[in-house]
Amino acid sequence: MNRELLLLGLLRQGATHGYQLHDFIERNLAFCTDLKKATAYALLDKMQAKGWVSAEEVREGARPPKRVYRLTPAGEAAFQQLLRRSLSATDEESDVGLAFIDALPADEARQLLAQRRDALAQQLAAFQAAPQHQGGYQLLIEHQMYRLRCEVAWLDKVIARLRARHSRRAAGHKRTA
Amino acid sequence: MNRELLLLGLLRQGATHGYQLHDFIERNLAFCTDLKKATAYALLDKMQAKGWVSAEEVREGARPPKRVYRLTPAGEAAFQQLLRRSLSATDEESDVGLAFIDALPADEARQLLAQRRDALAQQLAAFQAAPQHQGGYQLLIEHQMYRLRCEVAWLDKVIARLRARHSRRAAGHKRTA
DNA sequence: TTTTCCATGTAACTCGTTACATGATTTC
DNA sequence: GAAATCATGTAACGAGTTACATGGAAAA
Repeated sequence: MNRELLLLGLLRQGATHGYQLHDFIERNLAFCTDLKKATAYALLDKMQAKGWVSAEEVREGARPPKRVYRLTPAGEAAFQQLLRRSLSATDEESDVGLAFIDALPADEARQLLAQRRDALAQQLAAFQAAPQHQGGYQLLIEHQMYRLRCEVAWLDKVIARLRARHSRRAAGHKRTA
Repeated sequence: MNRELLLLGLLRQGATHGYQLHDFIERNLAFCTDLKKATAYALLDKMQAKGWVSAEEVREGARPPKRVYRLTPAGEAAFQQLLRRSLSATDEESDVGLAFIDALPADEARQLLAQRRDALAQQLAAFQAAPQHQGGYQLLIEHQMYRLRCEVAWLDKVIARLRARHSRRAAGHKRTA
């Protein structure tokens, strides 16, 4: 799902072909995901079958022809939905959504991240309510709790930043009104 | 690999059957892994084929018989190897190893975690050296860097704790000597 | 008596990777 | 002339999940 979000998000910034998409991901996003060539091509095929992207055969000179994909309106709709889901989800893998957060109004982005934040805070509370274990198990749990605390703190920072941006914009509107 | 480590680690604390293993994992370790029944049974089969565990058919009363697995010496060796690899690895999934950290001498555990720590610190340094991106991409990168910093800090705490335990033990030895 | 628990397993499927094949073009 | 880059694709495989089948026992 997040791989699809990623491809849609990249295609949203301009039509390209599979090779370039894979190349970009490998060069710039290797730290958060890895998408092999075969997978990328297969995924683009699948997305075309779903009507999310349209393909156009382009040949330059005598080179092997490229299949240039571009987002369809249905693809944009799918992107929006996947993005919202990604931003509010708590699983590690759905971090890619952050790369496209600017595609949403700051206010909505803030709400979605707040959902994520609250879900994580709830997980943390569940741990705190549960009885202690011993030895290594306890260490594992402490690690998880530590991570949850960090994540909540980070989200709070980002949410505050989005709120500030929102109110700055509101102030700007007031001034220009 | 980590699933195997997990099963080996649990079997190390006493022979049991697949159902119980799956049940324990689902009840107590759902926050860090999920291992479906079918997967657990298949994995135990595979591990038996590798000679890591031996199986014994046990029937109590008229109940369906259980296949009770117990660790073999080869299984213990595999456990040790997987554990060391897990503790020094940086990928998210290899957190299970922490649950079995007590199986190693505190001194060695400390070294392995220090390896992990250094690898993460290096990843962080690579980010800091790289040029800034803009918008959402930068947010994604900042998130990753934040996580890396948290993780390094946590490992430093745990490492310090292990060092303290080690020197306490050394002091104890001196006193008793 | 119907549901839940104990206990194991199989078959079909999805997702993704690996390894390979193809072939032209640019770079060393 | 060899190697890397551009560009796409297929076939085989592996790991894991889903959904199902099978039964007896205990609990509601």
